[in-house]
Amino acid sequence: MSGSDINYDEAMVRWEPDSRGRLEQAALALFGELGFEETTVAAIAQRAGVTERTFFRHFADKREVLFGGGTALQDAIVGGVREASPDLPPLAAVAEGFAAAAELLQGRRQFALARSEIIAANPGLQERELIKLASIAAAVGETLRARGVDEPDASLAAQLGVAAFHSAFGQWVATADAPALSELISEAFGRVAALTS
Amino acid sequence: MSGSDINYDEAMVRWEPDSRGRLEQAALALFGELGFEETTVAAIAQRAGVTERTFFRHFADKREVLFGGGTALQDAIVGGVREASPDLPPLAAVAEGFAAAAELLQGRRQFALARSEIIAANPGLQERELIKLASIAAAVGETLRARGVDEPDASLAAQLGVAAFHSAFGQWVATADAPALSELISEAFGRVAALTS
DNA sequence: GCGGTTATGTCAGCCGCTGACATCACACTA
DNA sequence: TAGTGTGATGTCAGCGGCTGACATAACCGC
Repeated sequence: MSGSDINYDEAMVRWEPDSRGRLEQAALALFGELGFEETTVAAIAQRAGVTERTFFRHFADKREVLFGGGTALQDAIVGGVREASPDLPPLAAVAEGFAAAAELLQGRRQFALARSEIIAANPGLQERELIKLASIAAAVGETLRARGVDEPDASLAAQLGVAAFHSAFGQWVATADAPALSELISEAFGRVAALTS
Repeated sequence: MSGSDINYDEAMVRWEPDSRGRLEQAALALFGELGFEETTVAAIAQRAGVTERTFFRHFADKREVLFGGGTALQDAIVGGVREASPDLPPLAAVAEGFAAAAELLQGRRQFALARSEIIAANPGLQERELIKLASIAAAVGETLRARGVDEPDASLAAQLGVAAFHSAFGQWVATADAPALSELISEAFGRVAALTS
């Protein structure tokens, strides 16, 4: 139908589309320029061309704008653990889960680096990062329990996995010519095993 | 000397002593009665007989009133690790550190329980708890490095220790007739070892 | 006594965050 | 074509956490 070629002149639409995306962009830019603390939500909103109130409709709080895609990683890890071969011992299943997640991050080292620098510069953001890791550990523990692992072994294995992952991830973003993340992860699990022998 | 029996009438002193202690008490009580979110700093200050401003002179933020004694625990752990026999492998040294800390908590299970219930009921407080654990892990890692343990093993061993401690602590507060904390801790370290075999 | 120190009070104000209500393009239906 | 939602946004008032700046007065050492 010819109805689809209506001229959507700017004057016709009430608001620019994708205000959420614009808010994310504006926030990232301002955090980089001024720092997290020094950036007010009002300033983010203004740069995005919306109201402060609209910011809080899209993000639960100021920090959340940096942690929007956090669930995808957790889902990947949990999925990997769930689908690990049922006869694997707990920690091996956990290792498989994190290996699965590694592929999801592999191409995005540059982005991960920028983000982790902003986070490293602000204690409040580190808290949020830790919450995310704790949430991953809880979800992995839950998944292990569903595989028949009893407490407290399920939670402990999950925490060991998170520790290994965190260590590997830290190395990965810190070194420019780092090996593949999955390789670093499997190495970290190896080191955990070696530490307890 | 007779100078010590001066009558310190209330009217003589400008302020009641130990305002920090009164603030802690008032906060604990109000958090228990109303919950953390519903308790305002103004209310805490009023019950303690001081100004809101004074609260923030003693505690960096509202949550900190629950985490005041956190450094003592960390110091005990770090001290225990530092003074462990130098020829012990990393994880064994860490285990000794946490065993040292156990004694510090042993008599305070009731208090620890009340505190952990308040924390469990509020996400913001859980963040702070995680920060505390992360800070302990960082300090333990540092201590291991001073003992000659290289990265990333130092950080990994520290994280493993924190995971074991956290697991043991959780069991300890959760069960009324729990064994001694030190016993649970050594058991948790044993489970960590078993998981990696 | 005297001056510095220390703990507190007082006040103004920013900023994160929320609830309540108004607005108006758009989509859907009769 | 008119009427009727619906959903994303704006507007406004306000609370509560938190801070800086300055004043006050007991205490401590000299």
